[in-house]
Amino acid sequence: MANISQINEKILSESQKIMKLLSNKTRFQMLYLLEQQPLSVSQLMDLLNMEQSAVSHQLAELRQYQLVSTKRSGKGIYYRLNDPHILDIINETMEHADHVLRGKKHGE
Amino acid sequence: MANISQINEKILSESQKIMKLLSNKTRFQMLYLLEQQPLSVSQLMDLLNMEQSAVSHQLAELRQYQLVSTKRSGKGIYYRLNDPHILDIINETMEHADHVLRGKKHGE
DNA sequence: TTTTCATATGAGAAAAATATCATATGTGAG
DNA sequence: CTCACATATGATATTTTTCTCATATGAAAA
Repeated sequence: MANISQINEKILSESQKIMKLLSNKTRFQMLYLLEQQPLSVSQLMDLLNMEQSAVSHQLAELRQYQLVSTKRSGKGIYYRLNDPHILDIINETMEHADHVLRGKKHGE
Repeated sequence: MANISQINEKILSESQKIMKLLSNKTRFQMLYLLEQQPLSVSQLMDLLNMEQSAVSHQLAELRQYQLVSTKRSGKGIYYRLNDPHILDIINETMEHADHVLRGKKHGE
């Protein structure tokens, strides 16, 4: 019988961290936007229509897990993706979502 | 400038649902285990070392989003994966996790 | 049938994640 | 140096998720 201990605990918990990070709408969108170009905190505020503090807190999470990195330029601090691998997961998920939605259109 | 509205809202929110489901350790493990074989609630209780009610509640989530389906056999109710696509996301995530962990070993 | 076993479910408690508010920090402009 | 602006951060408040407890349901065994 399969046992949970067969799953490498470390891999499992690392996977969890990633999933947790991606499970928040704001963070997911941030990564999606940063895929296209680096953005400052205030740009993200505008794009996401959120308060500065909330944006900074979420960016702090992404930074903590090294999914993004920062660089000051002029007055602002610009965030960029640090981990292109994550995009594979995001894109795969969005593709999946797309399939599900299409599937449901012809009556599921 | 990129705008969040460029992201198809439906796809985004469907993606969120998936990520939310996968972000919970119990549910993630359940899917991982069910990948290998159908399991009854009590088997899952044992494997995950959790209470019956908690297990059932989490299974209900997975059922609601049609990630698993059920079939009675004898006394027990067996759960099986209903959406093999999800596995791609799980596997991709675990691969990623594995890479990250390996990467960190030689000092990141 | 009645009983028993496995599972489901609703309501509320407990825990975790997120947002808000107030304030600190750091950099460039003047 | 002082000010103003952009961002970070700590301490709660709020919201969301998850668990627990009690009880319901439904099939199978007796």
